[in-house]
Amino acid sequence: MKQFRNTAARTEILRYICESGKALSHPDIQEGSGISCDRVTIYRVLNRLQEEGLVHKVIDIDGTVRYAACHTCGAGNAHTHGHVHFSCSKCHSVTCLERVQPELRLPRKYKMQEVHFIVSGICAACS
Amino acid sequence: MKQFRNTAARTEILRYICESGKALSHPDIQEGSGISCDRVTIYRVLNRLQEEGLVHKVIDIDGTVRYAACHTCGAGNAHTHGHVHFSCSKCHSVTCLERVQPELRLPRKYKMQEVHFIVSGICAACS
DNA sequence: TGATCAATGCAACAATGTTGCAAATGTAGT
DNA sequence: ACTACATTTGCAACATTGTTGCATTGATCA
Repeated sequence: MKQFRNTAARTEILRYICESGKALSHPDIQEGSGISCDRVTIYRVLNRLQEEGLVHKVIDIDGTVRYAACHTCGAGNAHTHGHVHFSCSKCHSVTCLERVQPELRLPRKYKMQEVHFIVSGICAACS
Repeated sequence: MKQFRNTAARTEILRYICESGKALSHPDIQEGSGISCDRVTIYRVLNRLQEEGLVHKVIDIDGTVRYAACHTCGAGNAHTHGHVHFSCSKCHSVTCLERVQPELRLPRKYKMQEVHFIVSGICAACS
């Protein structure tokens, strides 16, 4: 078992994601947060944060990869992010709707493992 | 209004997507279909087919872009693909579940425009 | 404080997608 | 069938996103 270290890059990136309250893309983090480290380091830190269960990956409706802070799941957890993500077509922010639980019935013989639900529209702040 | 032409590349790509019955990625099309044309041409043909309403874009759970044939919507249509897509973790195929309509209630002040639902699991053919 | 192993920076590479431009080709009109 | 012309194609170049190897730096623990 590899153990993670608490480095400056890790601290800053995690803080930035948590404080934003949104799902951030790689460029968001690179340009928005004050940190100055290599592009590659950001990728590696994000992967580690995801392994640790502090952050989860969100794929936006256009395929953009984003990362959001985890509130409902810990490191040991199975990382089931059954909640809905909301992509605002006005301010282009992606947020987690932790409480919304979609209902769904699959046809016979289909076995469901994970769900990835993204709704686009106008968010509360923009409407 | 630009009008589209019926070229060899267009015909072959559309045929291949329709016959497969699945959502195909760019490499799937380039390598799988017998056609030999430039990589760029495939991108452009796919964009045109999408504008025409014959094909729609599906983002897989890992962010891979795929294209599937449209059955429910025509060119003039608003292209609302409210149906669910199913990504099989065994055979890695992505299919449209046209009939499955998820139910969902958003919090106050959120306005829904489009939904992008992908379920991963084991498909009917694999189980 | 020193040993050890994770983390970083750098360079190189791969995959995916876009753009400009000249040449080729499909389509409509005669 | 021929012509004119806009659409499509191929090619080259470029942008973005993500990964890998390797030497160096730095965090953690005894």
